[in-house]
Amino acid sequence: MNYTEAKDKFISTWGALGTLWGINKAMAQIHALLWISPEPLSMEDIMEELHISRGNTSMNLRQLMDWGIVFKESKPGERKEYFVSEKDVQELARQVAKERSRREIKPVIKVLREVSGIEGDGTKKTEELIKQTKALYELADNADTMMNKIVNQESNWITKTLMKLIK
Amino acid sequence: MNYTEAKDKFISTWGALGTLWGINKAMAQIHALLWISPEPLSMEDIMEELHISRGNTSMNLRQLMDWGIVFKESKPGERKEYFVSEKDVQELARQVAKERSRREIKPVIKVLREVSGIEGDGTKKTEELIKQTKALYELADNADTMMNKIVNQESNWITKTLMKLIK
DNA sequence: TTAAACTTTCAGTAATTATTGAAAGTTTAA
DNA sequence: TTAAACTTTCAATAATTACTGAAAGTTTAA
Repeated sequence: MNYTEAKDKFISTWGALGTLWGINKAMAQIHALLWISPEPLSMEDIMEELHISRGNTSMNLRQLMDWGIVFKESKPGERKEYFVSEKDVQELARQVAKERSRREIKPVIKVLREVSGIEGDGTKKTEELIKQTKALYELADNADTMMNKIVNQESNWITKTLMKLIK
Repeated sequence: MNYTEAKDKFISTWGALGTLWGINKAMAQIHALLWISPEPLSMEDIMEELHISRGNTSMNLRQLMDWGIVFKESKPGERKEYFVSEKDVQELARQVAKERSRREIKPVIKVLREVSGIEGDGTKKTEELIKQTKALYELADNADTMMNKIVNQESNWITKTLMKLIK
């Protein structure tokens, strides 16, 4: 496998993984491209490499920036804007964990707390609803707390922790 | 909030979360419904409660069974089949982790190993590709190993581990 | 066996989500 | 200011994904 084959394989695999996890293909592929690029890339560069339109590129770059894993960069004397990805894998993991927690997990935890907190009325179905949503609430809340730990620790905490667990 | 409101809120929230994580709404909602149901439900019951078609119900029940989190149950003397969900939250988490690892993470790890294993040719871009995909490979491989740990431990391992980490 | 009771499959259709491309908007050099 | 160089927005459209419903398939009781 030569450079081009490896690059294409990585980009398309990353895109497919994204899709599986609810992230759109273009967004994941732009990230993949920037992740392995030693130089900042312009919108033109990205459009050309991935064969996607200007609008699509622009919208997905914005999303990646909203996620905090891609940044704008300007080269002195040039009008064009360039983009670079976060290059540290730990920081990438932290940022993704943090954003998914904030956008998706926290709101669900809130609902689970509300639902599991309703008053029992003595019926079996209400008891079951309370019991089962409470169990889910506790699981989600624990997982989320762990994520926040990860987010707020020094950068190689993940690896250290994983190592501890694996041993 | 009364029983019906709480139930509906839980089911629709669970469906929305599923969608966000690449799981279709009907599948997530059927799971939610079974999760809080004290009794096994028939296909009719599910169709009626969620207002979905027979075909849709059948296909998504199959998927839930493939994931190992919903089971068929027959009542003696009845022709109809009933369905129950795994009720233990630890077992649910284990099963979901196991399946996502097998279906999605493992294949990606394989590609990352292949891509990061290509031979360097002295160019900067090849060096960067190797370096960055190797970092991702290590992260994914660690995370997956942890998942497998979870899958193969006694049922309350997750909670214990999380507790250790949180303290 | 037969046929009733049930489940699965799948072609067609609907709903959702992603993408395009051109117009509108913004920035900057002169 | 102006206009060139660039980016963003968004209505239209394409692509993907989910859903329906009826036909085909399966199981079981008699």
